[in-house]
Amino acid sequence: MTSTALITPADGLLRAGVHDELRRRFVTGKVMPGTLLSTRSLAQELGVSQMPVREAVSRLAAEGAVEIRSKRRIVVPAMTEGRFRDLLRCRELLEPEAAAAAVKHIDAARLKRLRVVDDALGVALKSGDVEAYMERNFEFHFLIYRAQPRPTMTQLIETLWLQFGPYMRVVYGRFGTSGLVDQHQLAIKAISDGSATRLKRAILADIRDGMGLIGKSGFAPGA
Amino acid sequence: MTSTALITPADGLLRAGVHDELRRRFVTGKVMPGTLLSTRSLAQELGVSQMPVREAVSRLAAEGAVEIRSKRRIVVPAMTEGRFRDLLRCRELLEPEAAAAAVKHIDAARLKRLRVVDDALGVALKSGDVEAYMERNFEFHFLIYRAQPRPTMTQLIETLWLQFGPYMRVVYGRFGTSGLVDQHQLAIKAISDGSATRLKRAILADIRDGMGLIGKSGFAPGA
DNA sequence: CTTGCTCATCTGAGATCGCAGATTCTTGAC
DNA sequence: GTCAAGAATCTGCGATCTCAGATGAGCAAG
Repeated sequence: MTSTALITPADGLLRAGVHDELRRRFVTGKVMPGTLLSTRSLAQELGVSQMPVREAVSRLAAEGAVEIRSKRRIVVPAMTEGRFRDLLRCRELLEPEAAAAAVKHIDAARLKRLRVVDDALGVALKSGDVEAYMERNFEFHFLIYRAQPRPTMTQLIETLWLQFGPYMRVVYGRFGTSGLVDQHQLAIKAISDGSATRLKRAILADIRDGMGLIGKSGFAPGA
Repeated sequence: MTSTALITPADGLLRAGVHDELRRRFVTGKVMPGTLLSTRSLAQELGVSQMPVREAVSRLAAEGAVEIRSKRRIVVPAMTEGRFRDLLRCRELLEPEAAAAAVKHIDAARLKRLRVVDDALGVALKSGDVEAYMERNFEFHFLIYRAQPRPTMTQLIETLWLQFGPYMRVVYGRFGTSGLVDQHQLAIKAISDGSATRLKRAILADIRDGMGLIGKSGFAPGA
């Protein structure tokens, strides 16, 4: 937001920090389909030069989060029904599996964090704070997925969320979050019981539930 | 190989051409784990400046195909047993599904191309030409996966092959291709019959078959 | 008022430059 | 002969510069 924002030079790689920041904006719905991005203004906004932004945006393009149309145009693509189904199918395949694989690696500390996040998520749901809801929801899911020691599947899933985020924001913005049900209680229960099978079911239900109201919202035709 | 090699400026994007070329080298086993890459020498070899190479390599790093260790070191990571299982599980999840979804979109022309590729693959198998085998195998699988109109799942799968390629080359180099069986006939049969179920089984069998001999080869411990 | 064309401007892509850090080779001491 | 310290070199990363091309505003013709 502020022009003097520091990009996290956490590991010394500026471009990684830029990509993290942009990814955060995408999965939490801070950008919406149709948004135009510019490396120059992004660079200025983040307080870095064009170069790290370029590499980060280039990676986002590779991940399908943005589209580079001709020259002069970096745009967050609109969701189509086909792409939506494609992404959804991938989520349904990967996320339950990742969650199941993670169960045995979730210790008490992480489980406690899950409860905390889920509480905050419930608050955001009631107050109708879309961005907070999306942020917590992301946090919740990836607290689970990232518990498994192998990062490959988690990275694939992140790619999917990166593409869903902007569209989800539109949907939530249109319908509000009041219609959403917090499906995470079942997941937490399954984790605390150590039941991979029930966690799979819970995650799958959560995905389908969150996606359920989307079908009716229609899809952006153009742009 | 030649110093005057032209990178395909197919769509005008140099970096895309570089990434395509590097990806080709990875999935066909032209690079092996432990290989050191250098943006400068790559740039010179491909006849472009460092810049497109940097972006392509950066993307490869994001895809897990290379690791950037500290500075001065871009290395093709060694395969570990954990990563292997992680990748394999992803392949088993995604590829049969992608193939099943592709069945109805494979027309006669593509089926014919599949047969041609499979013939060439058989020749490479008999002659023990590892690189040709890997090239044809890649071509065969992605002729199927790319037939489905939705590219997301295919892109995820490409990421996986990108990481497997270098290691597979080591394995084939150690064991030769003589132990391999051409499992693709079943797949072709299933496709020509329009049976998604049997194609799924065939692809899954193909994955597990190709991976079967790998467990015994052990994994590189270091670097 | 509408429509089509031209030009100024903005943007992304590639090339080049400079810096910091790591690797490696050399050299000198023991 | 061995080993370690230092210097030279190589490398990736970030900044800056330039160019081609696309966009959109402005203007003129109908």
